[in-house]
Amino acid sequence: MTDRNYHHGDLRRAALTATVEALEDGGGPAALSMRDVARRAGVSHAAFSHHFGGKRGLLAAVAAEGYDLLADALSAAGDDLIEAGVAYVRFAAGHPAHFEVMFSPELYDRDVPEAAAAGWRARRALTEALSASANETTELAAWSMVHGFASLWLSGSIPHGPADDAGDFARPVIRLLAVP
Amino acid sequence: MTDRNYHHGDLRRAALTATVEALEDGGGPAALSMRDVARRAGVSHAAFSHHFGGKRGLLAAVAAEGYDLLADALSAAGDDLIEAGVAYVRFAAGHPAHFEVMFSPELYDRDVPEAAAAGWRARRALTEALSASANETTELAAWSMVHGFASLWLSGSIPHGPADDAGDFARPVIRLLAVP
DNA sequence: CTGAGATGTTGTCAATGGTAAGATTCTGGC
DNA sequence: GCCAGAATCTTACCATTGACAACATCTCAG
Repeated sequence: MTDRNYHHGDLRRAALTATVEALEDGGGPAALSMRDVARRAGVSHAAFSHHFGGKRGLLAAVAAEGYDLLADALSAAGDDLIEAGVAYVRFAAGHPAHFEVMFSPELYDRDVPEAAAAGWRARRALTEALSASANETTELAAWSMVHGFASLWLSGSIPHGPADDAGDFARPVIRLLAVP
Repeated sequence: MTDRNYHHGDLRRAALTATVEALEDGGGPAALSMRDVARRAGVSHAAFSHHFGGKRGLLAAVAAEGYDLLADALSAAGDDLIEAGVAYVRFAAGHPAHFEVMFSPELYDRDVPEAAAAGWRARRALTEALSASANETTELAAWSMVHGFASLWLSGSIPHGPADDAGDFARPVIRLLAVP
């Protein structure tokens, strides 16, 4: 194991995993403690500063990872408008911590190259998935619809059981989008 | 002035105002400091515990106020689906701090009677505004659409200048909703 | 083998949220 | 008018946090 080494070996990955874990069972970014994350990862409280340059840097890395995951999910969904929307909602429901951090710009510096590049990738994947409807307004409408559903779902505003699939709930809703 | 009194007179109101002010120019709920809010309101940091029972209580009061404001805005917009949506977006853009707190359930206890009641009022106003389209799925679609637009607008994902009116930007988008 | 750089740790500091104990003001009954 | 009790606010203290600096350990090119 890597335990015996002074050097962790893959602290960056361990940090991201621990951060997401802490965010998900700890009550959101407001309650996130770097020292708690460090304990989860089994390192000292100051270890992250070196890799991420502070809390904001750590969250920027989480956001970047989230954008990458979202881009992958959208690409995998193909170019069907409905199913891309379903994939968007599923991503949010499956990665609530990433999703929340991604769209909380006050939590990290958006011009961190890593995060900015990943954000671009995701944005491009979204545009391509909606390429059938060339109209920009339509794209914004579709994005608003799925993003809103995802937000409401995550905030508990849409009643649902723990085993319910957000994507299935969202599909009939997304269908109410008037695509030209 | 009220400065000379030991008792503030209307600390509750002053606290809410100061909290919203701090949230809006301070960088979101994660960075909110009760001591900073107390300084803005000109009282000691422990004064709030008495009225709100801690940070969560303070944020619950902000959420309750937000729900009330939203309910008023929706009621004033009448029962036109489009204009109600525009009002929803305008509320979010005009009260970003309230909006963010309202839909961040991890920040406060939702069963605080004050907040729960106000939430109910807002929810009812929303349903009534959409009463023309009795369908529940349609209501959810409309809500998702405007909520998503508002979230994206606030997070800076929709490019806009500081003077741009979110409602006007949203109207053509909301029109793409297929109402029966 | 060696020293320079990368990786982690320990120690310290100011700031924060919570709580307890005390000070001040308000209120209602006489 | 007056005073006891309640409401309101302050001061004092504590554990925890994020940032930073100084130090320890490891890695690797030459």
